[in-house]
Amino acid sequence: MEGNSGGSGGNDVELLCKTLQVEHKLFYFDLKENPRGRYLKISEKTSATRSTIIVPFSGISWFLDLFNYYVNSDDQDVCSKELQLDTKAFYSTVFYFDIGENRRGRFLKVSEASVSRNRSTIIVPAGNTQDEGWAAFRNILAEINEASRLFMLPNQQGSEASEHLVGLSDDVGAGFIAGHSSQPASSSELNMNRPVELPAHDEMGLTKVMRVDQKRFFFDLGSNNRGHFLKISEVAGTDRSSIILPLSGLKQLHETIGHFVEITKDRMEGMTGANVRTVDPPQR
DNA sequence: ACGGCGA
Repeated sequence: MEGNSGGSGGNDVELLCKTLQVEHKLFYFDLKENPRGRYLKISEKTSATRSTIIVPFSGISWFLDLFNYYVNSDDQDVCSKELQLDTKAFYSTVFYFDIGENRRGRFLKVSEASVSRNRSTIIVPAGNTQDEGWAAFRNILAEINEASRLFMLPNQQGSEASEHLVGLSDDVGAGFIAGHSSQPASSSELNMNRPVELPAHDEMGLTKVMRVDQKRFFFDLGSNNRGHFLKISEVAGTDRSSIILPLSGLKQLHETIGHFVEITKDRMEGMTGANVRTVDPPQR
């Protein structure tokens, strides 16, 4: 697959590259973008071998959560986890997280099994000291997770930010499946993570206010440890109601709205002016 | 400096 069509990704834009050395292994983190969306390529390189997994954009915060789980859990408590990500309408990728141990020490095996690629695996040594191995890996994921959110902040670009979001959401929802352990992989055990060194994880990244007649609609981009979401609130008088749309559904929403824009075009003509507008909220 | 995985 060295050709330019399909999966090679050679022409994809590199947004961010990071390198991590753990013992004698080198890990390369490449946040990349192509017209179909963003993804994180993680490569493990030794002098003899190279192995790569591709993490869909929507999976980055899940990887962060999982590494937090393995970093923060007691050795005897950790269990295997599976992370399933539906990346398109018809394909999904499953990542298997398994702990292993041999005379070299403990390691975390992360396997990617997807329809479109052969199964591939990276193995991350636990490391001896606190900032080696899993913790260092986790820290890189945290940096990438933060940085990827900064890409969509409205800096000077104003409304352009919302267009970028559509490209991000090529990847569709995520959910944990219980691993080989008896207990289900409840979200609560993942909420035990204490990412104290991270900036506020659930802070709203972007807000827009839309006025239509007497109503106001707030669009708040947020994220928590379950991923990114768009909160749309309707405020009329003292009543407020909200819907929470996982960012993975944003593209569908966009397409659905596009459908209604299309079929109501005739009636919409001449209505784009005074009573329908979208503004940026005042800075806080 | 390793070496795990799985073919």
